[in-house]
Amino acid sequence: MLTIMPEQRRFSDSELTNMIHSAGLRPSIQRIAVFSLVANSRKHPSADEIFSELTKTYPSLSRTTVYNSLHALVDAGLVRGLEIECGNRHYDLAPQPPHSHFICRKCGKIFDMTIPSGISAAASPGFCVDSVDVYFKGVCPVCSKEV
Amino acid sequence: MLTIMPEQRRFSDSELTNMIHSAGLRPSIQRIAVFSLVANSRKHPSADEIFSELTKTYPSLSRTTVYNSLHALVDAGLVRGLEIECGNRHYDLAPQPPHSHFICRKCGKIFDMTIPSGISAAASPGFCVDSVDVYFKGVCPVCSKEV
DNA sequence: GTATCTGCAAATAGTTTGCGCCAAT
DNA sequence: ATTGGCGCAAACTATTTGCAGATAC
Repeated sequence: MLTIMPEQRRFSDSELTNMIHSAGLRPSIQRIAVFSLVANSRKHPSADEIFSELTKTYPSLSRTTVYNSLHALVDAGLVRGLEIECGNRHYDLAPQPPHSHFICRKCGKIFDMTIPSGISAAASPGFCVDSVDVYFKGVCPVCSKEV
Repeated sequence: MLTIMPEQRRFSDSELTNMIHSAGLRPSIQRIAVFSLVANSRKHPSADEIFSELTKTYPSLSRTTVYNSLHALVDAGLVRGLEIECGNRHYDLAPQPPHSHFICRKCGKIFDMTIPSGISAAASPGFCVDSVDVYFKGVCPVCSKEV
């Protein structure tokens, strides 16, 4: 049965800084800000949403830096890209218990959902499985209620 | 256990024509060619691959027409887009038994795989599920053998 | 002091749109 | 005759690259 995932805990800036540092990256203001938004907003933001949100606080932040930071964080294994909506890539905190994603086709919101049992990177003949992504599409509870 | 799907049968041009016609679309040469490539090539081609392949046979074919045809076929429910690789959308025949997809991170080839048991659009509290996409990533048998 | 990071400007890739012409019903 | 489809050119969006100055260690 597919259910919504329990809310994960928030990460303090010093925790995020440590994680970035442990990954061998310099914990710049910009990277911490990008990582914090991805890890704590629960919004699975796109690069553009991250840029829009962070320029409120850091008006000099550039799009290039958002992309640079995201790439660095993805390469470091701290963030991962969701390919649930081509042409509008969303990002999620990587070190998390396995879960699937549900995107509402009305409001576009993405929800963390439990991962259905039975899915595993289980041995397959000759195939070496690195990752599994499960994407559900439909209408969320809020949009279902609306006429 | 994740295994490769048995090869599906090929569709003749007249079958494809009928499917396009039944969907309320005009079965133009271009649409039949695009649909045929998606339905029969088993390659899950991208728009660009379709364009490159078909201009060999139809040198006057335009990119716009490939996009137009794909959109028409998708809207008609005959073709569906795979979002397995953002920025490079691939297309697959839609009227097919449920299956998942495996993309090889070395050669980029996409394989049709069985769908792991346990995945279903099963009732969820308030969520109305329209579709489920399961994407595996890893290394395919051919690339595994290579040094 | 040196390697790394930021951010501007310009380039690129994939896709979409506007529109005139052609083809099918 | 009218509707729908094709394809050129141009626009658009998301992302990447080259590079110079700034920053952290």
